[in-house]
Amino acid sequence: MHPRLQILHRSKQIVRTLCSLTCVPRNPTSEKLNLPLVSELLAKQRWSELRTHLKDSDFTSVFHQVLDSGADPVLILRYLHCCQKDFNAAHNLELTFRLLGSLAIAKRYSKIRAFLHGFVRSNEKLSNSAIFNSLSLGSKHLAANSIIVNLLVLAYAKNLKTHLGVEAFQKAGDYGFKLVVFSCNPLLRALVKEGEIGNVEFVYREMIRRRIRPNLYTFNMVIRGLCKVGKLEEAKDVIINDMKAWGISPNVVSYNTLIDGYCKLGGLGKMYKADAIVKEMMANNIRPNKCTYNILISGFGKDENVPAAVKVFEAITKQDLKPDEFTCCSLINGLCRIGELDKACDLLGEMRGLGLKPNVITYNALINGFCKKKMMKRARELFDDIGRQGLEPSVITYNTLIDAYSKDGMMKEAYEVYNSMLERGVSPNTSTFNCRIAGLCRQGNMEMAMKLLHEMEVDGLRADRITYNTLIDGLCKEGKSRKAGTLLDEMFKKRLSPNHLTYNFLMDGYCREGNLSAALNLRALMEKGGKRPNTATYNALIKGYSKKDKLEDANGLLNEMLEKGLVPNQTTYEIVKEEMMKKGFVPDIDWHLYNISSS
DNA sequence: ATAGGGTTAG
Repeated sequence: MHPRLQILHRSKQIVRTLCSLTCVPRNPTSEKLNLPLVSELLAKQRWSELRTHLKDSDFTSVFHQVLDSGADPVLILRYLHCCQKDFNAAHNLELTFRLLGSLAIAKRYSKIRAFLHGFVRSNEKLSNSAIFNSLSLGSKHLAANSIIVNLLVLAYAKNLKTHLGVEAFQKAGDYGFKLVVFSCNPLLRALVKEGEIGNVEFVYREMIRRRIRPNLYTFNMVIRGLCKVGKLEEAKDVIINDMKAWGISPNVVSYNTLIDGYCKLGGLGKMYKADAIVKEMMANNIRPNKCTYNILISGFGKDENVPAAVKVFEAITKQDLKPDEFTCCSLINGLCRIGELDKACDLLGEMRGLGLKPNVITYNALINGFCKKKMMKRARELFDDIGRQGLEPSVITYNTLIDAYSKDGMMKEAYEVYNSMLERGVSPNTSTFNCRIAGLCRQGNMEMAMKLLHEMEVDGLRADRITYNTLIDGLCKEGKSRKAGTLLDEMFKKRLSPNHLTYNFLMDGYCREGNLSAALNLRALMEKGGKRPNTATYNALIKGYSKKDKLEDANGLLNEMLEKGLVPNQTTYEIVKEEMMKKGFVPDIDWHLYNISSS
């Protein structure tokens, strides 16, 4: 038969079948399809005919029967995509996962992957319980189901649905599905990116418990996660103990990550510690690369140790490596921090000679330098240069300017910059609002500052700890510590964990207003929250007690603070002098003991 | 099919 005739013949057949179907008394569950025909139409991918053919049938019943028929799952999937409006994966979960199971058995993994990607993206409300339930009901094929679960975790990770990803990871263990490193690593990556380091540690521990073999990438991501929250000793332990135990050698990335951790959160003498890691890495026969040097330059720059940064810069050239955009940017930033703005500008000019093109980040560092010196005209000129260089200002460029204007009390200018970023289609972020809020707090305009807290949430931005700290401090400085206290409650409700600054701002507010009982309650609360009172906490309390003429109590606090090994700062001495000595009270302190323990 | 470096806000 001629192909054309064949088609015609088949079309007639379809019409006939269609009639017979519609003539049958309607009973969806017992509805029988002309399965051979459906299969053939599927196989020939004649979608529109198939759709016409099945139009009046109960969709779920068709889906069911087609699956049972053993038709090619790829074709079924394609058909489902054709009739998207009838096919709602969420409503036919069990069948959907049976189909995915068939795809897994047929090794059509990329099809499952693509499907699940869209699935987790579009089904906002879908629960993992429902998914795992359907999965285990639909098929008992453990290997196939494991593959699906791996790809589900991967889909969550890729879509940054970290909460659901961790939950699926957990359920996979409960149901006995085997996960592999190829889906765990992307999950770790997403968790590190989102700053959910508690979950990074959880997933890592679980991987080891479930004998999912971590690879070099796994370790490097865990190191990064730990460094991000300042758990530097733990990060180091991963290199020294865990990796060795698994027979995996750390590479230059492992060490660079750790070095960067020390540069950013290493505390006092951090650059010495960073330097020690470099030596350790070299002792293990791993040569530092350009990235290592860039990390160090950035670290020294932030430490305002430009001579050391320059030394590293020179080391790069000596090793026949070329400085790159990162190198120059970090050095420019360092120069800006110590106020060497002309030298920073010179280096910007020299970049072109090195064949390097400055980018927005480089400009941001420079603009920030001028802003911090309140040289707003020069900052504006650089801002205009960005456009002339064919670059676009970033949200950080705008934030830097908004912050500088607000701090200078130039609220009108700050607002104009804010408007211009909106006009240029750059979306404000949480920091943008934090800068604006800080400016208003500084002006004592707490009403407007609180309004912005609301406004940012209307804009879909989440207030973070900095937002709340700024507002709490602002309210306390205006004598509104009770209101500030309600913001602390709000933080807990939003699962934002307060830090030392949060407690200390509020503590200072209560003490200023003479509300010592509130201050003491807060101290108890902060200790309950795992935050030990620090020097600033004691400063607030000592000042509070002194102001109420409870000088003996203040003296007791002073001694308590020293006994705990806390180091008094300039503020402490001023409080002692202004609030205690001026009233004729001489603190009774074992200074000698203190001097020994602090030296 | 995955890891490291540059800029802002309390």
